[in-house]
Amino acid sequence: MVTMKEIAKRTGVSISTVSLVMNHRDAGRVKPAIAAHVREVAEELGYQVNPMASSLRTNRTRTIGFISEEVATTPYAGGMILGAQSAASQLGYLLITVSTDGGMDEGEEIDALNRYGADGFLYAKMSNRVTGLPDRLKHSPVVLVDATDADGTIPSIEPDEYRIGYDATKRLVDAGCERIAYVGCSEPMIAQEGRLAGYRAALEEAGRKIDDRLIISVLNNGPALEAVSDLFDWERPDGFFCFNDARAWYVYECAARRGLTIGRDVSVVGVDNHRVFAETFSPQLTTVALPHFEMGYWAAAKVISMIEQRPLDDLQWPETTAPMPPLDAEIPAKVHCTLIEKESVRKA
Amino acid sequence: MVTMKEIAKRTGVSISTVSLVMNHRDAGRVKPAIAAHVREVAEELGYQVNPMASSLRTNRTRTIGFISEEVATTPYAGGMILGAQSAASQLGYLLITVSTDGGMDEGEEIDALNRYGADGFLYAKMSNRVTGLPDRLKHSPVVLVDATDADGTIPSIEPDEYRIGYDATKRLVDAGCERIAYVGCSEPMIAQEGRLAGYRAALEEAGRKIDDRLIISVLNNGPALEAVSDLFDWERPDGFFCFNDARAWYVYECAARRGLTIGRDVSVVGVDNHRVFAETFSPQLTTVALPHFEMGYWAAAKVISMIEQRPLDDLQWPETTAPMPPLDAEIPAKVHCTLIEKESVRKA
DNA sequence: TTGAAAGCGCTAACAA
DNA sequence: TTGTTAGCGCTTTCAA
Repeated sequence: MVTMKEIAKRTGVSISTVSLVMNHRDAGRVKPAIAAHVREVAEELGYQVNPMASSLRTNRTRTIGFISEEVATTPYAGGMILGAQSAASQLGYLLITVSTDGGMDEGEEIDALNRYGADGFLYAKMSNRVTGLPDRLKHSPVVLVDATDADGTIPSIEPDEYRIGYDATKRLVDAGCERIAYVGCSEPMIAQEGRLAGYRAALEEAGRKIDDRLIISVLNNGPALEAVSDLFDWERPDGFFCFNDARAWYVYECAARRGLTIGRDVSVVGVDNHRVFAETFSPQLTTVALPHFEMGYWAAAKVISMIEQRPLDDLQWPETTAPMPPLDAEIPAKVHCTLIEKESVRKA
Repeated sequence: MVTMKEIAKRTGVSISTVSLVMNHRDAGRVKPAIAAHVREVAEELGYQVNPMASSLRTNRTRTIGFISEEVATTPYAGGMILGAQSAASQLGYLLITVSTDGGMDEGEEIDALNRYGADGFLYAKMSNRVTGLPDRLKHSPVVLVDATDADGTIPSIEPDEYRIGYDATKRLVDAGCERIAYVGCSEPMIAQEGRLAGYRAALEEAGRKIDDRLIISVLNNGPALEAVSDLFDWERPDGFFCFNDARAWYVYECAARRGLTIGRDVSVVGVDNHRVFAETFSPQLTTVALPHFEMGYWAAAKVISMIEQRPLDDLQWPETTAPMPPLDAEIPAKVHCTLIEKESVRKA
């Protein structure tokens, strides 16, 4: 392992000088020629900082913890993690993800993260749930991801559900659908309300009047199929906006039973909760992607800005990379998420 | 933060003594009464080791890196990560997961992990792919997960595909199906061969003769639906073993178009690659679960045993927990995975 | 059976 | 502009 000592010896300067240079704190404090030489030798030797050693002095590890309860059971988490890791990596941080589903103890996992000195945390609850913050997180910078803070004190990143509903419905309008149904979720969720509002808004904007018989809310089980079946037979919609792919499945099943082809006889837009559905159904199923990557990305950026106590757009993004990579080409829609800024408890 | 110094002061012994006690190296070296007192005070103060500090002396961080390329794009990864994290956590290690899909540079991510001093690595390639090992991993203990080593030198954990095919087919036999079809994957994969062999074995064991017209292999696209459709019409199978849920979808679609009900008119067993499908189709679709959790779990245990240079069953599992938690209750089947032991390169 | 002391790689105050 | 020095919390000889 190459150390600063090694570089100091090779360049004939002191370790402190090397430290200054390696931390880019050399402007006006180290002669440019020397700094250049140090950098050169460091490069040559393949020097890498030892973050454990510096953390001992600075109490900063440049790591952030990502706490999620559904890594294994939903595919939601993947995109978020990827986004968070992407931003963290660009900003020189390491993301440490712990999942607390499947018998893992959340408290213990957070303790572990604290032992390893995580500088801040991302706390994710899938599907924009209202949540409280575990006590052990109270003294660190935290950003909620896809979750709403019950106390109203923690910054959070949430999907713009209204916009999602609006976008999806607008596409059906633009596709020429006359009777557009909404197959929603009958569990109380923030997403349901917002998307329904977006659905209504898009229809009204298009000069349609809202027909409540076209709006149904179902669970993900047997009766759902019946409800969708009735919707088909009684209301004869020609466009469906589905809360998620599980709901889209019922529309598919009903269409298949009636000999109708999706994409020709009826149109379907679903929210792409589970990428696999979209892959399988494609290209008939049009999907609106949830901005998981973006949420993770900006949540990480935000928590780093809190750790470093500087504004979000003052972060040291690498010159080679734009702060936000373009959306994945396969994701057909741009939908939005919102950063909700709040007063946050500072790290002690 | 509570340090050993603090405990030493409170108990009136030296830091070295505290260190011995906290590391359970006090047997016969510290008077039992003193050791007990130290432990008591440590407990009282809520002492936690500072792994960064000890790593500075020991060159061990008690972290292992999990490198996966498909966290975001497949739900496979979640179970593995959970299993690996579970074992790591039980054995006092921290799992650091990095995903290399979505524009992340694998080399850079591995460098980051090395900077943070990962003691060993899990290298995952989904769907049991044959793979080489990145150079930067060559000097650390590594276990491949769901992957086969091209060079034949790295230990790996792989699913028992034969057993999966056998189990799935056996269920259809037991359910009374007479004409059991296999809807496989036409891409060359280790899984395909093994499952097909298991399918044949189960049928032969049941005294059936293999009818090759009941075996089809399809991609996940348009022509697949036609192929399955033809299978339905020409061969009239009453049972389907599907390579994965994407293939099962085609069977569902065909059944729906013919007014047939899965679970009544025809039986389907699919391999549960994407949990969401199983949820949606449930309870009609019977699934055989891939042992992702188990693979992750034992891979982590194995790499830790390599790091600590002791046999797998000599590891310090916590007294409160059995080494291997029971399979998740929702997973209906026990399928097996195999640990393939090989000579491995030791950490320098 | 215990403690003093050195040092892991790095940072930061202070002196020169 | 540079170097000296003192530690961060811990482990590990080596002496006592």
